[in-house]
Amino acid sequence: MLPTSQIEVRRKVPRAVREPQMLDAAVRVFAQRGYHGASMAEIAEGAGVTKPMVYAYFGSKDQLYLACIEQAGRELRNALEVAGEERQLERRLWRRLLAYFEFVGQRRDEWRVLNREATSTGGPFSEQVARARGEAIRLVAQQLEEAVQAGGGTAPASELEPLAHALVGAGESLADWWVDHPDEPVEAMALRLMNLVWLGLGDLLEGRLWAPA
Amino acid sequence: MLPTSQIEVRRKVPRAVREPQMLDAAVRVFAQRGYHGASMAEIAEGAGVTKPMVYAYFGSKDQLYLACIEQAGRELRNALEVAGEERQLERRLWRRLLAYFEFVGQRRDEWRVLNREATSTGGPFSEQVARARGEAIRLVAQQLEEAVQAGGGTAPASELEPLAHALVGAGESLADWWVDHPDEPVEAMALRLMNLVWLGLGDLLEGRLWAPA
Amino acid sequence: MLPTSQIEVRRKVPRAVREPQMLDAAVRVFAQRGYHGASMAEIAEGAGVTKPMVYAYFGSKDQLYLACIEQAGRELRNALEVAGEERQLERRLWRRLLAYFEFVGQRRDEWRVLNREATSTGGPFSEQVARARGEAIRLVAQQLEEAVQAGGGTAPASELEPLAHALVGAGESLADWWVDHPDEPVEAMALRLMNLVWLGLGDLLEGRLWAPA
Amino acid sequence: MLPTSQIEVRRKVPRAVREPQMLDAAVRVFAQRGYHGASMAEIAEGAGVTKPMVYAYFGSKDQLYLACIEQAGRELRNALEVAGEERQLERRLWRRLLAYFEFVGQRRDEWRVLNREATSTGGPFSEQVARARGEAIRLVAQQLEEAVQAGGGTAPASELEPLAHALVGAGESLADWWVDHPDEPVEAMALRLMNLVWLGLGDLLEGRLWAPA
DNA sequence: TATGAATGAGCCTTCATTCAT
DNA sequence: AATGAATGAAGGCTCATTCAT
Repeated sequence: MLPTSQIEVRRKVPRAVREPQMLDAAVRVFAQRGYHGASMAEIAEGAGVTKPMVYAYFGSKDQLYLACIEQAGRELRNALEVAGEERQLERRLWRRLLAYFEFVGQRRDEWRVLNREATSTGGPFSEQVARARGEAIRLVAQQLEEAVQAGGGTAPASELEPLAHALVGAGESLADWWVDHPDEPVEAMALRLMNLVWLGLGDLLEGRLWAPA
Repeated sequence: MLPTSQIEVRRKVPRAVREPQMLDAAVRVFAQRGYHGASMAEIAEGAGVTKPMVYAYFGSKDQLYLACIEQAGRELRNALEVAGEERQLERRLWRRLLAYFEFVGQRRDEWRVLNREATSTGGPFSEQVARARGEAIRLVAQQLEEAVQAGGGTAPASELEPLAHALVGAGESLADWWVDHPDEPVEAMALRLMNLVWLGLGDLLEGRLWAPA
Repeated sequence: MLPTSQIEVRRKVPRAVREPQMLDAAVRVFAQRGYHGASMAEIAEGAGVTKPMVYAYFGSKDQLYLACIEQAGRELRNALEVAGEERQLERRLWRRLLAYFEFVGQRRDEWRVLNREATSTGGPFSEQVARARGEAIRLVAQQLEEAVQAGGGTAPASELEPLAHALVGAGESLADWWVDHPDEPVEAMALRLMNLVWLGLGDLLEGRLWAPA
Repeated sequence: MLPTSQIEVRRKVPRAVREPQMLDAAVRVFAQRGYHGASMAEIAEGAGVTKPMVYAYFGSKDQLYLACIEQAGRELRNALEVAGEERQLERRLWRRLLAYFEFVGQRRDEWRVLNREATSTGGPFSEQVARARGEAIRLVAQQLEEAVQAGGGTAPASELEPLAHALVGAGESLADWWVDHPDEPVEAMALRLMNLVWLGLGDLLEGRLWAPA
């Protein structure tokens, strides 16, 4: 057994180092067990400390959970923003889908914390989670509106919001499927969603509607 | 002692009556609070009985939760099966979407239990929830396959599964949106999804694919 | 070792029996350790049960403490009321002092809970304790007022309140001394206070005042 | 780096300065929250230092509490001693009462620490508190004995101790009342107690006793 | 069939106290 | 002289679960 000095549990680590460690552990545990199922003890252990340290740095379970959500949201937002610099509409959408799946693929835990228990189990923070999700959806809706205007589409504006919901849901669900098919490359995932969105959107935005006979 | 039979909480109620009462209460509470947040005490109270009765009938919290999921799944399946009797493909899809949104609209609690904490919180039952969800998705995939064959489509079969995932996710997300817009009629909801599915699918199934430049 | 069946810990005792047992234990522990020093575990153990039972019956530590104070206050009030039926003023005062010391002597713990931490350590209930103490003092003040009127005294009414405070304080302190001198009979204690009160009062009520030279 | 010496919290402050600061903070917190309710963290913060400093200077919470009691006792003793230089008995008593109320009025916190939780919460220091209180009472008893001897009184010596207890209790309770009536001047407070003591004592010391019919 | 009484285990939180710098 | 980092131990409270009636 070689000494695995890198993993070794260090003592008296400065806050700037410990705090992220704790956040990471928290994200991991919250993602796996959900808010109620997660225990502060497990989180602390996962960070290599005892509970009082977690409380010293984050105050309470609620605040820790909030910190997780906020971090996850911030990171997703960053990823999408970078992808949003693309000028052309079609390419921008493609870049964003790529960024989204990259985020989901690399930070699976963060993404879980962000989406798990979203509207449910009403804690004092489900509000916060819902807001983060809402932001994403609004971003999509706005993107759709630009597409409509650019393409001279005839789709009524009021329809963009539910459409955005549907697309986001499709993306999340695809991401879930990805978890069980880890060999799929990012591009394949983004491509799938892009196809559904772009081709399907094509008809809609041009005013072609389906109607029951 | 005058008989006050109307108000009085009935005792010695036969099993066939008590069990559904409990299941209803359980669905309600699980839907509102999530698995971990729900307490057996609240469920018992909601059913007008004491905790030992709940245990006598369902054995444990896990088993009770399972019973809820199973019932919800069964009911959704029934609704969809009835809708599946339609012969023509396009109409069958439309009927099924209608049935789905009718189920969601009328039994919101059941639907919540079915979708909440779906893949997460890895308990001994997330497996069961996943299975119920998997069935729905497989149904959709199968439907898609029929569509491909009927239309002489060129879409590869391996793509149908992820596509089904995306569509189911879109449906769930739309249903979520519906919760905040309760005035929307069922048909409008089903129509939205049908448009996305059918028109979007049109291109896909005919082999038209989008590809990055 | 003879079996001490009477002390034996009984199981499944009805609430009407358990609740007072718990209250007794609580009074004992609160009296000995003070509110903050008392632990629910020790109280539960003292009552021969586990903590959840205490919570089932009293809800929280605060409420349990309140229940103790209320019971103690009620019992002291009862004792004093019975003693207040005496017609003649002087005898009534004497009877009340006797009753007071009897209460203190027999229910030392209750009395401690009532007087300990009275104005201090401000919990959400120090208010309640203060009120109980305030009642006693007001009773004394009222008694004094009757004495003034009956005796045609000239003492200003505004002085009665602080005087009552002083007398109550004297009584409590004497009761404290009694704890270390348990052989003293009740009458001797009451007599001591009576002497201070009645003789000292004599001059005051007749308008004889001391003044610095 | 511009010097901001006035606002900046000073470091490397000599022991002679830091220790009283800590003691003051401790007295304040103990007075407000009681022994158990006070936290070392709050005390440290109140003194503008960190907890390890408090431990370095006082060793433990118990010892710190003791130090507070001792300081308070010392200060009260000093005040009373100065007042005891008066030759004539009556005037000496008057001066002492004045000094007592001056102490209570000016150092309310110290006085609280001295009287709060006095005999209760049986920690390792209630002993110490009791001793401080005992000293005060003995002082009063001794004063009473001198009065008896000077006046040729007939009161038995064994009665002086409980009497002293009663008087001290009356004083404390009056002081409590004062807290809620802060506009009262010191002299008025001392006068009230002096009246009760001196006039009431008059009869007692001259052998006039009340007895139940 | 139905329940009041009871508990073991666990969770969130806090606190007095110490170590390494 | 002083501190940020860290912890063992305990306390209040809740919950799933069972027993005796």
